[in-house]
Amino acid sequence: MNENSGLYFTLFNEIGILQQLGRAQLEAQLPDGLIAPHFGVLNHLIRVSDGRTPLELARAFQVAKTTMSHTVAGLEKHGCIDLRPNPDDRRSKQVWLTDKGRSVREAAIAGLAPEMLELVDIVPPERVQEMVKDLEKLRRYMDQRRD
Amino acid sequence: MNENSGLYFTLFNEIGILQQLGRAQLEAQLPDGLIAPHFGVLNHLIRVSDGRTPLELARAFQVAKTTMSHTVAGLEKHGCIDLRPNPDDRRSKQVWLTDKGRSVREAAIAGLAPEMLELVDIVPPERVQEMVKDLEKLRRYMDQRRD
DNA sequence: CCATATTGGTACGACATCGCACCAAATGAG
DNA sequence: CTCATTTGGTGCGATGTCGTACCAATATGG
Repeated sequence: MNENSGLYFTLFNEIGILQQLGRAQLEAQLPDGLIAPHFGVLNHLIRVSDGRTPLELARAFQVAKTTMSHTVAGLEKHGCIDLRPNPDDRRSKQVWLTDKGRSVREAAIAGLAPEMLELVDIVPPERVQEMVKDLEKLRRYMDQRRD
Repeated sequence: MNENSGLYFTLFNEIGILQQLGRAQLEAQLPDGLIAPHFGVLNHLIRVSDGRTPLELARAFQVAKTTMSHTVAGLEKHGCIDLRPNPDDRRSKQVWLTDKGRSVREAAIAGLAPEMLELVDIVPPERVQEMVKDLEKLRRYMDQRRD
């Protein structure tokens, strides 16, 4: 194996492990019945803005639309979102955050913050800043290569 | 939210997306019926050494032992491993690679290498080297915190 | 306009992952 | 040694994810 490609393999291996560890910590902060993808949607609705359609969400997270349908149904069942008809397209729906949805997200973030701050002593923020920049580059390239 | 913890959130968000993109690319290189966890086990058996028990594998990947049981069964069904009784413990089994298992792993790695090498132009190996070091630090810390 | 293609969403079946209950073998406290 | 506890593995039911098929609404090409 080319030693360079090996390096990038190692990178993805670490990424996989860290993703699993991060997910476990996140889910420890979520109410019973909600898992990482639910949080991901709540977070996305805050970062982008709510009123997104299920299909937009499916694309944003790169999951099958049936999967997003299921995830959104779970959020609705837990009172974290409202599903309303899309006034612009009668096939479609819109996903709106409820107060409970906002507070579930807030609580998870608040619960996680102490553990995140411990990491400052392991890898300093300047380094993380650089890493995030490079990871974003990789992500954008791979994302675009998908099409 | 503390601006530092926000940075680490962003890091884990990128990690999650990249993990998904990497997994999709890996699975595109695997024979029908085999998925990322199967490859992970094959790879682990090479990197560490075969003859590991299912429970050791479950711990290494931090999945439930029932999950590893299922994954190992799939690998056996596809002729990638042999399951033999553990001579040291009659409750237990050992997982041994077959020639097919080795070649499936080789083929996946070879098939992925070109795509990995494209990434050299996006983020150079020196940077990846540093990233891997930092990610390993984070992983080790979070791993140890679990206990 | 109308016929066709495309798009947003759901129903359903296949498989992955997990927790729980259980069993057999190994360990250990007395 | 004996019996309770721990450990390695499996069976089963619940839930998550996905692909396929399908339906209704919308877009499009004549």
